[in-house]
Amino acid sequence: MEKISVFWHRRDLRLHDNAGLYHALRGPYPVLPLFIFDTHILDKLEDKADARVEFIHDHVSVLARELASMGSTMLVAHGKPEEVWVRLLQQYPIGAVYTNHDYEPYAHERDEKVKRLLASQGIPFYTYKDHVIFERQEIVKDDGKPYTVFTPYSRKWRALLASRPDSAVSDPAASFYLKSYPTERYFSRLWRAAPLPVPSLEAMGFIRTGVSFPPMQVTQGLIRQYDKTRNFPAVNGTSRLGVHFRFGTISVREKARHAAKLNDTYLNELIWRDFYAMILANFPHVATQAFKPEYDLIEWRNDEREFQLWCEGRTGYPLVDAGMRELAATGYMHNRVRMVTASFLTKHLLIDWRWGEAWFARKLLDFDLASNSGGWQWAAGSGTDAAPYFRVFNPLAQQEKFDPDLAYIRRWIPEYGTAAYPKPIVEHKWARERCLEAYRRALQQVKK
DNA sequence: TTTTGAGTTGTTCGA
DNA sequence: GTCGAACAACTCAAA
Repeated sequence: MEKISVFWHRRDLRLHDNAGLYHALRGPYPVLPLFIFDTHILDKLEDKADARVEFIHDHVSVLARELASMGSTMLVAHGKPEEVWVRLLQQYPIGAVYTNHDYEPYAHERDEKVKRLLASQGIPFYTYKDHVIFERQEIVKDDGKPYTVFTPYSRKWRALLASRPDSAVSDPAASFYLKSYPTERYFSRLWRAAPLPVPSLEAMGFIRTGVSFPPMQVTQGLIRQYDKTRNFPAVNGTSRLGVHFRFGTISVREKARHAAKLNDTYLNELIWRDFYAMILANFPHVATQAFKPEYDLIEWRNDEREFQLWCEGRTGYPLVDAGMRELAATGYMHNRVRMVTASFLTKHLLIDWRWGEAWFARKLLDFDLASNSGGWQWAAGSGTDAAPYFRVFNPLAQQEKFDPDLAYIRRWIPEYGTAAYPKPIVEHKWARERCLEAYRRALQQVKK
């Protein structure tokens, strides 16, 4: 029987410009694409109506249809990856396995297991960079250690992008590192077979949510204006591509090419994405502990009632509440408001950033472990590149700056301005002082 | 090794 | 209303 290669899709739910798929197609055997609905992950989700699962299911179905239209098929499994692989090895004459790097701690462990299993049968496991522009070992300080401050990291990132190892021309938009992988040239190398069924959401224990997903396409005009409009939550000024980056339905190389041409501030956001992925890969403890350990000495108040009010958008601070309601209703929150709500929870309420991080992880469509823990630790002051701890966002000042005509607030808080809208649960100035004291207490302990 | 400049996105106060 | 300085002190990166 002729051998086949398996290409394992994970955070790269697309056929075009896919590094691992490209290499699989150029390899020695016909290629069978695979996706596994991983019960290690799915069983932990608290809501059976989870838009992320629905998003994945929709896009896996799209891939399966695209492949069927080319006379090929996709294998969609549901189970524990290590067990699925044991079964696949019995069912198919697998000669090689290809996939793209996945940097989260769980993913790393999972891949190590699969790699060992395959190696025990003499099957090579080839993996590629696809999810980021530069991986953790590519941008390091002169002493070889990883950066922990963004700005010097970003300088080196840009320098490497412009370095063109294949020629002397230096044009970031045309960088060697941003070239696409022309998979479509090799689609004839897909394994020819009748389509296999894709398990239904319901069969896996999930139901549809009715949430609508942001489009994959974003206008050039929006990216061009990004630096001017991105801070105003009432304006449609951000790309909303987070969920597509998360699941790889778009190519980060393609978007970085656009950004390099159209808007430097937008490119910077993509560098932040690489930065936090690099931080998580180099310092996996940031998923559960403060990057700077002394910040784990802060005595969080962790008042459950106040946490509940924050989750529900009933703190009495309109910008905070509007953000939390937007999150609950749509699975999305504007970035400016993410910072304000996170600062409010950690600093005004003195609630552990991990509580807020977990809530965002549960609700955000575009949830990404690296960026979420990075962002929360930035807000709490415990992360890389942390702001000075006396930098406490004033939720009213932020509102006046970024939603001056209250358009965003009225959109999400219909009762704003009536007696039905709650009074603030804490007074700003007083809470600010309480926060500064709590932080000072914790940080002074270390010095002694 | 030592030194120097800098550090995403802020707030408050007083002139 | 606008502007600059203070907020505290530390750690990082690079010369």
